[in-house]
Amino acid sequence: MSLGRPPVPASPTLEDVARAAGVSRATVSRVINGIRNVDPAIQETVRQAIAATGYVPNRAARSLVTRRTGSIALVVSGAGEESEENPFHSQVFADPFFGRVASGVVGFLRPRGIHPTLMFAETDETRAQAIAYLRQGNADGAILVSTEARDPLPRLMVEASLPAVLFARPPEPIPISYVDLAHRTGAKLAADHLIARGRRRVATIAGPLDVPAAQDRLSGFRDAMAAHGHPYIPCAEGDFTLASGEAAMERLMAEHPGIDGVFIANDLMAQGALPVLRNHGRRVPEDVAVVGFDDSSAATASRPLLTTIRHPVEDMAAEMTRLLLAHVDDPDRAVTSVIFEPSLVVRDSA
Amino acid sequence: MSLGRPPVPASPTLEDVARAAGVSRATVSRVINGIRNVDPAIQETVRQAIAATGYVPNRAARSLVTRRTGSIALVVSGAGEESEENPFHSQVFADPFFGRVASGVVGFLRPRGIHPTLMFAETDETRAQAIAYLRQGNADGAILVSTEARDPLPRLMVEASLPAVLFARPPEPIPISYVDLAHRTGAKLAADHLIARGRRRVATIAGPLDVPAAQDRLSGFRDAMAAHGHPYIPCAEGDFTLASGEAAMERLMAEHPGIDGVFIANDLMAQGALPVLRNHGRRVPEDVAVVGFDDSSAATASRPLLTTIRHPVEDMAAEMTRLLLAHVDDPDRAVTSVIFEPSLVVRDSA
DNA sequence: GTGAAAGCGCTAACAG
DNA sequence: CTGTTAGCGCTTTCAC
Repeated sequence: MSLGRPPVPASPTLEDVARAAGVSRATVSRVINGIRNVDPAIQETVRQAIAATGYVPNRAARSLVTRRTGSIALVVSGAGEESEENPFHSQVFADPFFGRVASGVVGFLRPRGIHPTLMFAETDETRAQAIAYLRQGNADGAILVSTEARDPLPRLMVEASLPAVLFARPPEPIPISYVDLAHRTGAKLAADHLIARGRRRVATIAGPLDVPAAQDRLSGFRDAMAAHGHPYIPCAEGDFTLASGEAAMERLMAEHPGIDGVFIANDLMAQGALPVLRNHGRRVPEDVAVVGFDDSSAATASRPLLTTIRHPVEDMAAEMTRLLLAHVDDPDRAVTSVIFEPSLVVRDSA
Repeated sequence: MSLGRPPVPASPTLEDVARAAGVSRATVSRVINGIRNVDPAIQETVRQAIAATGYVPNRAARSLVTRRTGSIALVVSGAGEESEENPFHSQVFADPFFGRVASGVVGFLRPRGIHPTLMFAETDETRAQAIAYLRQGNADGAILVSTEARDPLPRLMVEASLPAVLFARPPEPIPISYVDLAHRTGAKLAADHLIARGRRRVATIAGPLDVPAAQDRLSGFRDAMAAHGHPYIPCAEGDFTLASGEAAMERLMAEHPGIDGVFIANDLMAQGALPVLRNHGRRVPEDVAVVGFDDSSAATASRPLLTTIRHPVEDMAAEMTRLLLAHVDDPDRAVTSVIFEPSLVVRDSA
């Protein structure tokens, strides 16, 4: 970090306000921090002095004594390789999921006057950097969103005893709070809907099967279909990207041209799959009914509009943030998990 | 006997390292900050002591004395209304543009060990909050990305003499550094390509015409087509969203069914327009050639793949970041603008 | 209910 | 080349 001169002219300090108000620094501090036991009249004087001087508290000074930064990190982390020409972070935002998480976090944080620090950690090196960053006191804790199941960062956070909350249950149990969706319930909703629409030759496009959520959506769907008397459900695996949905649907068309319904494990893959059905002369929903998952922006960007399973990502992200703040507030707080319920959103594709 | 929480090992300070290394705090500080004039042998001793103690510098303390935070804000700002149920930030990431900016900023910042703070400012209140946040010393400066032309934040930043860099030239000149694209050049590239493909009945879908970039793309396209002997170019206006591209293409089809080429001012609108052409029985590119703009993820998510004008957003965002750091380093640095050149990317749609 | 004073951990003169 | 010293601006006992 290069050191230069201060970027802005010195701003007023507590001392200046105290002088203007004719009180001590301590009193001004009390007023600012909303501590009782300050005479209302003096409070008013102080407030005016603050307004008159244009005082804003210096966060570094405050943080130095309170040992709290009042800010948190939003860490998007993976477990793969990162290449120079195709850095991890460039792809992350292609999936609407991360935008929704960011939105939920910001929505919760902003009314509280706090703003998240955005970090990406994909390699051992960047993970170490992220941990060091938190240990330096740049943020009080982290919201963790993994792109892959085997992400080592959650465990590292726990080992460093840094407050953190996860999106989605980790594949192996570790003592960390998380929020998740009842994926199996969502998959059942999709199955029930396809059956209700009279579909009997149904297939599915699954997400990457090392991801618990993808497993749950697949097994939940198969179990529900089995309960409806359809024990065999053809499946093509994708990786949650649009292109993989396209490819998976091509395979399904080649191997099972007679299908009349598909459950696709996320909307982005469904968005890729719809044009493929069209190219094969299938009308949606008349010939093939399609149910997606997530109710992301891809669902309304698709034509026809996607019938899908709502995944309240923004609400879940807000809840994560609430949990994190609680953990920061009380480091001894017991870890908890909060499971959200999905719902069916009927549009045009099924 | 009270059962407190398990003893949290207070993290080591400079003092601890100094003691372990048998030197003074100042020397350790010098080693950490890479200041010359330290005996190599002592440097080595200090490094070992740092490793042994697991020392990490406390940023608040450093920031308090240097008056620098070593971090910057990435502010996405608009000028419209914000409603409870449909907050600004939830829509922002639906456009691949912001993800690309974030990616470029992070790509530049991360090797330098710094992470951006993410902020959204859409209302007067949130703008004031953003300014206050910077004035508090939470960040040394800001990367500003506006969603609308009349965004008041750039001027506020200048008035508060906070270092800032803009994406795109402001509609009215203010003394602030920015990066931008030669939009007219890009539009000309599109026009030349459509002409080279033999198209003679060409229309365009423009972006919102209060945005300078949208104006430039439209006027640049019209001027280039005029130079090719086509002075009249029908135009439908959109607002850079997928849905608006869809609607604009419907209007074009209704009013000018005979067109054989379209220039669409961004890829997202083009992605919306392509299915409309199909629904009207037009093959792309055989019947109607389509050229988009931006070369965003929407270009490769479209079918057929979009021929488009490359907008090097990530590089531009990296350059913004470089400029911002330079301004932070030297507050007296003269404002500059950097204009990037677009290029034609030929794929399947034209 | 209010003020005085002691640092939080670090950097930056200034001596030596 | 290295150590000493003086704060940065704030919160927080502890007296009054």
